[in-house]
Amino acid sequence: MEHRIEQIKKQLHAHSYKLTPQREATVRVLLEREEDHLSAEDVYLLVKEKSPEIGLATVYRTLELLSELKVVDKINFGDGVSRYDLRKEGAKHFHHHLVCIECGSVEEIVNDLLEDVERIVQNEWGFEVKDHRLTFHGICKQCQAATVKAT
Amino acid sequence: MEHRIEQIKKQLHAHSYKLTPQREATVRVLLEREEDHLSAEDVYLLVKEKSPEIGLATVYRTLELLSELKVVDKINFGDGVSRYDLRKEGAKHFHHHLVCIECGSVEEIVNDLLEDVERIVQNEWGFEVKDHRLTFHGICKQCQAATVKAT
DNA sequence: TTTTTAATTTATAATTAATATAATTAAAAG
DNA sequence: CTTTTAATTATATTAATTATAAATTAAAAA
Repeated sequence: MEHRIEQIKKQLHAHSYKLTPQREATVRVLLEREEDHLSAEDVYLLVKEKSPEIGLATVYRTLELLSELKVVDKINFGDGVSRYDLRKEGAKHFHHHLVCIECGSVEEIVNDLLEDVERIVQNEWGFEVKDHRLTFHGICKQCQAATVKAT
Repeated sequence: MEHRIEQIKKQLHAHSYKLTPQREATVRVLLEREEDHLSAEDVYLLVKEKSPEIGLATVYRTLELLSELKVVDKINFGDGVSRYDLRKEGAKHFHHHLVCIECGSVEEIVNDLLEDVERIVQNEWGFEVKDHRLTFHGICKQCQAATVKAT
């Protein structure tokens, strides 16, 4: 944890940004809830528990900044809010998501499944891929089991 | 065009919705601008040109409805607005997008490039895929050419 | 360490996208 | 033709996000 904070601090400094206590508190929340997909509001409430003086706008600005630095990725699952997802350490690409249309759960896929597809896009469309967003909508294992039981 | 309107009319009726003049005007705009990725506001302004009495809320409701019927897909490219993209006739899945981070252009890929990936997700994660969203971010052909020229 | 300075935060206010409400209108069914 | 139901309009409202100006502070320089 401390290691990653130190790392992010360096990234900030490299772009002549400061690591303020507010920013650090925000990053800590993101690290603690790495598996989740928090909205700005969610992050704000969690940061507030430990640093009650922080303002919502600061959290928004910090998340935007971290997004710029590619520390987090901003995603949108179709409800009205942006969510912020920490990149895995050293990951070149954004990871994928499985969104269950029954229960709303979000699972992550860290493996890069798109290497072949990106090659095709590159060669056949002449498009230089820098990053991707891939989300599958469907029914998760748990909900499938529940459906079978119910019948 | 008339054929597709007729088809959408049937779909509406099948769910006991009506094809009102406002809805038809909205669908016509979507058909005319099939290649574009219009926001609700965009659609509203275009519909207004021909049917000035229409209200913004009606356009929103219509788009929501069409989205429910899978006539259009609601997408979000990361700017704050939802965009509405007409499904290709009879397409089972949503098509893919190439978003250029230089010029902002959006290209469409109709081919389904994800068959293999979906099979993997199905088998290895036990997730029943119903639909997907795939967007590549990168540099389009035109911008690549422009960069080479500039150097 | 102290000073300096540019970056940052705070505390609003303002925007913008989207949705809800109540009254009115239009359409379909009997 | 009358009744019933669905849809639209014209607001008003909510919710998410961004902008602004004054006050504060982290970090580089003296």
